[in-house]
Amino acid sequence: MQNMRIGELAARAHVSTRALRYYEEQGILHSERTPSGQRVYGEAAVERVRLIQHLYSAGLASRTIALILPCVDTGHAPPEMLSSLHTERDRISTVIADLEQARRRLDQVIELTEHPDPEHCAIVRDAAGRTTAIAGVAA
Amino acid sequence: MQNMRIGELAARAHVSTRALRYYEEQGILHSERTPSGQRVYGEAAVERVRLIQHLYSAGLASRTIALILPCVDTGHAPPEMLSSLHTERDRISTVIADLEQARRRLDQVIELTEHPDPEHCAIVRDAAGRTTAIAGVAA
DNA sequence: CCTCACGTTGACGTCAAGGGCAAGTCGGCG
DNA sequence: CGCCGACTTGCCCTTGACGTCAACGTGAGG
Repeated sequence: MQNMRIGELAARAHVSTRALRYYEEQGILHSERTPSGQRVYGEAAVERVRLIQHLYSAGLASRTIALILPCVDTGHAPPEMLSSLHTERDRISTVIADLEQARRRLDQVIELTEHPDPEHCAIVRDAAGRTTAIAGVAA
Repeated sequence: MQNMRIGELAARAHVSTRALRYYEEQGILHSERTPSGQRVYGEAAVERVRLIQHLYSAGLASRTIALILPCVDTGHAPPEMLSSLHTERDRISTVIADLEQARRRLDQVIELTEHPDPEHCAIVRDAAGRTTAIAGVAA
């Protein structure tokens, strides 16, 4: 139970076995092998795969993930990598901001559809283009 | 100056002309045409393209965008679309949460690399897997 | 009139993240 | 022993969001 093969890991991490082999091919997920060549994973691999998925959904490419994963493992990075870490961090922050703006747009549509309010309506629609001063309304 | 052709719009919205034609092909960006067939856009198109980019970076497919954009325009949605709006909204929220978690991971690595602190270190690494109670540390 | 940058459509290329199939191997069970 | 499901590698296929190239039209300046 402590060690599992690829099928079980796939089931527990909710990904396909194909994806797991792909991750290994990209160098971001490692496995032990039985003498006959079958992949064997420990418990930690489940959490590992979840982290990989988070980074993927953060828009990081597998090459980038391959770069930073060792740093996450060891808990520190070679100093020359710091700038690229900062770059990725900033990119993620930008994406988050964009997402939050998009979500506010959706919220406005949902709000207006669920509670059609002619008076309120003009105000919100007029403000839709701008970023600031909406948070309070949308929240 | 009030009307622009595709090149100017592309420059002002920081996308390629190819992307703009692609958006039109997907039915998410419309244009007037001159008698000779050239695309003509008004000022609003710049903001429009930015919104499209936000929705793309939110992971929405162009078909989905094509569905919800009219709602954003009119300010309301046909009721039968509400559930899919909520679905997309929730998906965006999930992506944001994943992104924030990924950013916290990066922050930890950056923090540890810039200020190697053996005592602090074990605490942070131990907390890396969990979502809650980290925000205060990361912020 | 000529030029030349900008525009048009259409078709094909690319790249990432897998999906799917083929052909063979492994391993546990009756 | 034979069986069968899970596993292996290798290979090509798919999807989405464009890039790129070809072949041609447009329109303002000199």
